[in-house]
Amino acid sequence: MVRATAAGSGSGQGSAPVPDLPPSMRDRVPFLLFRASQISLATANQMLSPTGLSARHVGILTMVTELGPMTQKALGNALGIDRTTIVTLLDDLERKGYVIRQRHPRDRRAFLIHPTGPGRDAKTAAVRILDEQQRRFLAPLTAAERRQLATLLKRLQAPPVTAPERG
Amino acid sequence: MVRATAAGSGSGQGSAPVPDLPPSMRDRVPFLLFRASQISLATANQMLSPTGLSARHVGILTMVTELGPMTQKALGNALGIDRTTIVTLLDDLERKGYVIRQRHPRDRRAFLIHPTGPGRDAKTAAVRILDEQQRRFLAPLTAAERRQLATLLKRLQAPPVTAPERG
DNA sequence: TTGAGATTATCAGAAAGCTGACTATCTGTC
DNA sequence: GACAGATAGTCAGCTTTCTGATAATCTCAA
Repeated sequence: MVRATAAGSGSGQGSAPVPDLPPSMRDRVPFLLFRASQISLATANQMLSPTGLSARHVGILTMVTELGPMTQKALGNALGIDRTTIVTLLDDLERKGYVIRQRHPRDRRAFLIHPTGPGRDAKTAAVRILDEQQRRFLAPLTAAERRQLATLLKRLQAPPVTAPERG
Repeated sequence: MVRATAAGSGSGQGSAPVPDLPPSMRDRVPFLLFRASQISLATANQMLSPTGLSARHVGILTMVTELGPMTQKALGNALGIDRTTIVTLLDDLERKGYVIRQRHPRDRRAFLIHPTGPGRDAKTAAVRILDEQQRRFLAPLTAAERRQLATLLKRLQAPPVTAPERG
């Protein structure tokens, strides 16, 4: 959890001067992405803390309520979460009564994760919080700029053209 | 009834599984940021692994070589790294002979972190790798779009003036 | 049908990161 | 100068996340 200490305003004042970054870092997109994501995730989890859920829990609930029951592996792939971490997160959600593990009818190795009624309610409440978080986080941008940013980020998600697999 | 498992497994050999997300998540900027940062950081650390350094190590080396010696606290603030994690990272760098902890002449609680000759060399080599990583990562975007993305991300780094701290 | 190899979920142990306490030092007030 | 409170760095212990191994099951070729 990152303290969202404001960066930037450096010079003068006896307060805590946050040192500027060297120009070579200030324009490095991977670094800017990391910092933005770090701040955003920290505030999201902080705002979610009254619900007892993390952003990852909400991601899982959103997937299974909006796309229907799916396996743990599918959840992990979609959300970029390690397979063993999925186990822990689902243990949490099952303990709270928000999801149910049910054997996959066609593959008895796997479980299908089903949302429950309370799970859907919790998801709705949590998404409202995340909507507010997103609104605050994107406050410095105009509506057009937000759409622009989303578009650019989506373009980056696309699978790398330089496939490491066979070409 | 929709077969949700169609997302992950479905067709052909298990090549790159790009599972689809529900629309409500596909347009959520904090989530897109998280995924982009996650992918970028993972590839950066992977590409750096032959050097024995992580992206955070390189961040520290870049700071002290380009901005001059600074304290551990300043490094942590600038890079968004916890103070105790800074200790560990500097232990690594010192063990490799890349930096030296030297008492601050005006504040004997603090250390000034100085880069060494080998440290500067290692930084130069690592930055070349990170440049290549950035190039690959941004490949889907045009030059103009990259500048646009960097600008938007920089705007997000400066949080709105709703500072909870007292001035 | 059978057997080899792949896949799904799980667990134990390792690794990474954070919280809180602690020492040494600084700053400001008397 | 002396004392109270704040600050820089460190360490122990906890939490979170990943690595590697395992059991159960599936797939596919012979």
